[in-house]
Amino acid sequence: MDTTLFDDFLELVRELNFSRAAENRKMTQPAFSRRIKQLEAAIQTPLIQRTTRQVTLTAAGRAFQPRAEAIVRMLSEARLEALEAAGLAQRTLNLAATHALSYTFVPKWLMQVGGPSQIGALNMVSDTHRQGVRLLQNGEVSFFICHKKPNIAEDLPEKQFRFHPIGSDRLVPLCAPDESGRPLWRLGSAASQIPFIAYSSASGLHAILEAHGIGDGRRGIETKMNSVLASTNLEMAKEGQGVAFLPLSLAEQEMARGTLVRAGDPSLDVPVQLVIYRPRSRLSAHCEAFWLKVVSQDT
Amino acid sequence: MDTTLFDDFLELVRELNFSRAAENRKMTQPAFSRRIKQLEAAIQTPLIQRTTRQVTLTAAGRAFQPRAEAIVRMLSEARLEALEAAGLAQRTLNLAATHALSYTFVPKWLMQVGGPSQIGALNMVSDTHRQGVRLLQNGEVSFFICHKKPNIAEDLPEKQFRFHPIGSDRLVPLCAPDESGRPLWRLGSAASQIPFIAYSSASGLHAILEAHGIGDGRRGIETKMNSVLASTNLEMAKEGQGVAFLPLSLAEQEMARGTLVRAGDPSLDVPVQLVIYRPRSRLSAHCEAFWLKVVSQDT
DNA sequence: CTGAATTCATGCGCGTTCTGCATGAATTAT
DNA sequence: ATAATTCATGCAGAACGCGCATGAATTCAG
Repeated sequence: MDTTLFDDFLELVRELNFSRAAENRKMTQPAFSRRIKQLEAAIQTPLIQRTTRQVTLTAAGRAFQPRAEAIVRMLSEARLEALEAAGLAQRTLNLAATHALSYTFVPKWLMQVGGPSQIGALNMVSDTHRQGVRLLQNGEVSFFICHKKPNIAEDLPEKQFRFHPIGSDRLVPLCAPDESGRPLWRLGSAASQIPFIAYSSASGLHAILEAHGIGDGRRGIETKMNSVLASTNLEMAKEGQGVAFLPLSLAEQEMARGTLVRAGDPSLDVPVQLVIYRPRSRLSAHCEAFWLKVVSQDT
Repeated sequence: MDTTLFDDFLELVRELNFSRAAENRKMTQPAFSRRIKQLEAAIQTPLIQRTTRQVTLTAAGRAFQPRAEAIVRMLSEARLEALEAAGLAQRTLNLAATHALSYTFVPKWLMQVGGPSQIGALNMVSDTHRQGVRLLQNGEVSFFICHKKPNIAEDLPEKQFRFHPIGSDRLVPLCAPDESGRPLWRLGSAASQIPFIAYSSASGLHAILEAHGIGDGRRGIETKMNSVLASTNLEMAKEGQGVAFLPLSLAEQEMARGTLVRAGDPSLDVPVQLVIYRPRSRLSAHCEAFWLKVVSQDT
């Protein structure tokens, strides 16, 4: 049985669509279809319910999914472990961070934890929240730094991953000022439609704002555009396109400069945690050393 | 990458010999050799030190081994989990026991734990200690029942497996009686060579006796034959071939009948625990229910 | 010191398996 | 009713892996 069958399966679980999954796995759809069949043959039970228009997991598939994720991660870790032992020890720390944090917060924070000299080579990948989750699950990175709203449903199963708070942030409604320095719009004012600059759904901030009741459907608010990149939204807001909820960490310079001003009073702010995730399973010595530094840090 | 490459690797680790490992894996040696190379290519570092006459693990190989074991077990568990969820739930309890225990002790004990009606179908495989360890490691069985001498080095890593005591036994030196009912030989008597019926090295009892100082090299004792099967040794002893250390659980009927008698006083007995091993990782609901019964049992 | 034996690696031919392309079947949307 | 989407199947070419035969290196015996 080919180990990449697990990757195929997990991709299919994400997409619930053979054609798209096949494309993501860089295969033709027939080949992909047969590979899923092959996996099912190996497991000796169907994992997928195929009804032409609706692809769903069977009970067996649902049971199998978390195991498959664990196996994929374990495969990756086993390889890294061996490489490290071989001395080819890429002393590289692989970590993912969401776009919003990788620009400003993460670099600063890494210096606090201990300069790069102590960390060794750093391989940081900046991507969406969704991708970061995936990278961590696949074992392609050892850590993932992102925003987290307390008590929101987790994307990462508690049983396999743990997190540690490393800071806090606020999502602040901001927009460009008019000539007199006052906000172009003001949330809560019963005025006309307010153009809203949102996050697209792959973004973690999207989920957080949704959970906070600040989503598309809100009255008096019209989503004007959305982007995965908080910094793109920041630029749009600066140009007077509308109101955006932006992380304070990202926007505080602009606020100080006066190029962005509050479009609502602080009671509307959304407090969020900044956290770092890791797998519960044992990582390489190098990564564990880093984690020790992280948790001994007082934030 | 083929998952059976892990099985190949682990077999090679056990044998440290390509030819024998290839045979065990039912392949020709060249094919096996290439498969190990393929694995090393996938991991991207050599795992094996080949010096024609001496096969050893590299540092990477040593680091890789426990991971490989975990992966193999997890693969097996993932499949069983899916099957159970599919309702094909072979409500079968897969357990291994050493030959010595599977005849007499295990059946009795299972009835104590709760009759087969409560356990469901039972699939017990009786084999050597070494094989039992392997079956458990590979996830082919969920439990393994064997003898255990307290404080002896474990074959099963504490980190991945736990055990629970389920009884105790003694290894008693026994032989056939002469016409007057007295033992043909007597350990400790400074008489001539005593023929000894030993266990071959695949047996767990072999290791226990070795650890107790009752091995080949002992003065006044000449190993006459050895077998993996305690019951074979029992038969040999009954036929007057020599002295054997036999589990009380196996031999007590013969002792009561007088067909076997002590060849040494009780101070020579070797006390052993009877234990059941299980993986620390979560098993199927069915197996966990069984485990609960096991640990709640007072022995 | 020499020849036999053991053990792992390599070359070659063959069969199996997998992929991509083209196409079919089933369902949904317009 | 027709078009579009989506998964399954038939077929041909390519790639991969196995067994067999053989080679190279080391060990052991006399």
